[in-house]
Amino acid sequence: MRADARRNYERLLTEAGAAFGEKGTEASLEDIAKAAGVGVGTLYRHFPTRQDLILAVLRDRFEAMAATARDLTCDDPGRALREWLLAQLHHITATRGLTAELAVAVNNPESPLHGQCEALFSVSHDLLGRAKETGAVRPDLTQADLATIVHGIAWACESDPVRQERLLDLFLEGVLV
Amino acid sequence: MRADARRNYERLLTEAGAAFGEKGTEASLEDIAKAAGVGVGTLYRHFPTRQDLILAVLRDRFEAMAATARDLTCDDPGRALREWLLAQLHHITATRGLTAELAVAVNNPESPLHGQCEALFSVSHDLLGRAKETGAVRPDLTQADLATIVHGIAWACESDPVRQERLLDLFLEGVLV
DNA sequence: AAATATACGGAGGCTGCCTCCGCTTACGCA
DNA sequence: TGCGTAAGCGGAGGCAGCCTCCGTATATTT
Repeated sequence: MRADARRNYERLLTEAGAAFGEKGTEASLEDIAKAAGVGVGTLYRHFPTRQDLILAVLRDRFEAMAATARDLTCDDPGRALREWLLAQLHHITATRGLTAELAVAVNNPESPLHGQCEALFSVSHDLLGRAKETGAVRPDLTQADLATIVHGIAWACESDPVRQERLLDLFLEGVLV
Repeated sequence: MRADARRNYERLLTEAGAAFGEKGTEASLEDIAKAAGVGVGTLYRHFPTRQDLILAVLRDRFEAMAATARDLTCDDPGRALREWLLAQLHHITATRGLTAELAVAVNNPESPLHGQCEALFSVSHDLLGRAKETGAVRPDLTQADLATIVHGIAWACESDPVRQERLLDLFLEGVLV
């Protein structure tokens, strides 16, 4: 890849991330191109469809999430699981405007991003397995349950991390007495 | 209102409901007008903005929801609450494509639809109050918690009622052992 | 320095949004 | 029954964003 091409690619990715965060996935691609200082043609060559651009932005974010997962150093499996779910909530919120796309990727094996999810799934799987072994969580709980509820909560109070945490805890502890 | 105007209004509402259900809130308004057998001008006169049309469709759905609420006849307050939440899930799912709008209405007091929500809130409030009195649910639970989590779940598995029910039950019973 | 492969960018065709205004029609009144 | 008019109708047209296409510019190679 030529140097100028790489430079434009990076700038487009940065601007797209900002634009999607501000205006959601419907942000004008022409504006993104303009912000990156290139013509629309260049944008479309690098990212033939809006979807491609969204996916490229998300790919970046997955890295960060996976890094967080590796850094989890909590001994108590129950707590570790909670920490991990909370970290996911923060990441999803930081990816504002792309929550819906993320949820699709997580729930739909057809998604081109599903592969990226696998890495995160295996983290969840491990944490969940350990938590089950120690009897910290109910044995019928699945990793898919967790992924879905986390996205649901992130989406339902996108801009309010305090409520997110509260709902997560309600989910973990239960509502019925 | 003239008879023809009323007729067109109704048809537009019907077609809009169908279109939004199929294609989401981004459905083409020109197509909706065509489907209703009127020109776009007529559509825009009745519903000056897309938002107005969406809100009008939702208003209809709220009726149905309120009716369901009135029909709840379960003695055990804990069960009654669960039934009500489940009924809400079904209604929200039936309003496919408008879930996001609904969530906004519920969470944002500024929304023109917020008034419609009040009726439902009072039902929730009553059921929740009774459940708390009998000690069926934790006392710090709020009606807003319920509204938000129900929308989150409905959104996160929009097309899978079975998973919705499962997640609701996980939420009610809790995950930690 | 020349050759060439690669990338750039914006004009242009298309679709959908929304407005505006001349045409049509339902309805009340004689 | 027939007429006048307020109310309603509908689509042409201007605008914005999407995406394609291809002539021009430039990085890289020899």
